[in-house]
Amino acid sequence: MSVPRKSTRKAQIELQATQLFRTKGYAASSMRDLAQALQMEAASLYSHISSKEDLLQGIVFRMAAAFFEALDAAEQASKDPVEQLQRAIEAHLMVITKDPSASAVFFHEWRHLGPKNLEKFLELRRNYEERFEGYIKQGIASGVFEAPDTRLAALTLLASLNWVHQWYKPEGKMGPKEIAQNLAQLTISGLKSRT
Amino acid sequence: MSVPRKSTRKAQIELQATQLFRTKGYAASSMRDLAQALQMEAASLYSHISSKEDLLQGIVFRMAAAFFEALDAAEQASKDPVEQLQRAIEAHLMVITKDPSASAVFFHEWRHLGPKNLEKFLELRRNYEERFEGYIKQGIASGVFEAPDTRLAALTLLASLNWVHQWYKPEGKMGPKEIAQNLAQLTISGLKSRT
DNA sequence: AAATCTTGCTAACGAACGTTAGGTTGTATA
DNA sequence: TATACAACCTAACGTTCGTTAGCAAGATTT
Repeated sequence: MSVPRKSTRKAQIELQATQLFRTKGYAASSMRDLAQALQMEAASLYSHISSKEDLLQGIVFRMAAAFFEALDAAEQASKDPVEQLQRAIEAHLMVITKDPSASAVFFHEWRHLGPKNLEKFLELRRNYEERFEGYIKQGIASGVFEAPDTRLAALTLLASLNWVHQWYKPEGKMGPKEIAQNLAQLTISGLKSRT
Repeated sequence: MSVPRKSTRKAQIELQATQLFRTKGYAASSMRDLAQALQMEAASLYSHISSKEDLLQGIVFRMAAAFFEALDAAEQASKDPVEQLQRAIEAHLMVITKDPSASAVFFHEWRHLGPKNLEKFLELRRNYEERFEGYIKQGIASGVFEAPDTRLAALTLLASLNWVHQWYKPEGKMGPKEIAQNLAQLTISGLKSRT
């Protein structure tokens, strides 16, 4: 009657892989490097994973799912466009600050995905960006925002947020909530209608 | 009486390398790939360059110099902090839009520099960031800006600007000047004092 | 005409790469 | 107690990597 429990070893490997890919980059990280960090032989890794790209794919799409889940949850029950955007920014930053290493891999190493996974990733990203663009468009429609180019505005906003993983330290003086508040303030001000 | 003219072949190689490093990343680009793009053999490259990292280093530090030169030129003769920052943003974006490929390599591949060059790069980057932080501090001192954390504000601003190379197309509908204007507007608004 | 420089070639080096095959050991299940 | 499985090993595979050695042909300079 035992439910087939997921091996915890694979999770450990993915964790180390995340750290390694973050610091050295995917292409410059060898399976032997990864094995050494786990104090095992490179060949032994293949008892738990099927390939190097499999590791990358796991990290990337787990993060993608986290971003979408957070955004979905933030989208509930709010009609004010400013608040909507504020919540979206907060949700996005919560995902990043919860796992800065995986975020770094997500933002920087996706291009090493194979053609099929790459296409999937790009579509997800486009959708995600369009969600943010949608909030801005709503704000413009209701007169509270203004922007000459909504796509430019959305991409610029996300660029600001996606930079956070580079300097955020869990033990730093600024906590996730505080960062979210500051960045929401900084980015939303640029959109506010000046009338 | 001939001035020792610089070989033009090396410049061609660097150009192709820039393009290749941009699309595949430095670590995933082989010298044989590069040679093929230039229709020659990999070994022949070494008549013009001394190593793969030499190529990367050339691209990175040429861009670094370009950024500093542009910023120096933009810093002349302006006492208004808002205008100062506006000019700095414009200068920064001019460098990026002038060579988006080299910018992409500059922003993404610097970590593959050797220890010595890496250290040099990091110091330059810190200086550059502090210049921007300085403009913001000046603005705060004269009461026109406000920001809870000037470093956060500076890094966020630069993150917005440094994203441009990802989507900018020289033949696109928005020209460099227009982009600079839009982004300056978006980013500076977030800093403006609300009193 | 001789010497030099530029630009490229072929061949090959040792090292590192991702991955597979096949085996061993200890632990949990039947 | 027998069986299955998870976890890891050694050895090795075929490939690709950055780079060096040595040479050749054309252009330029002396």
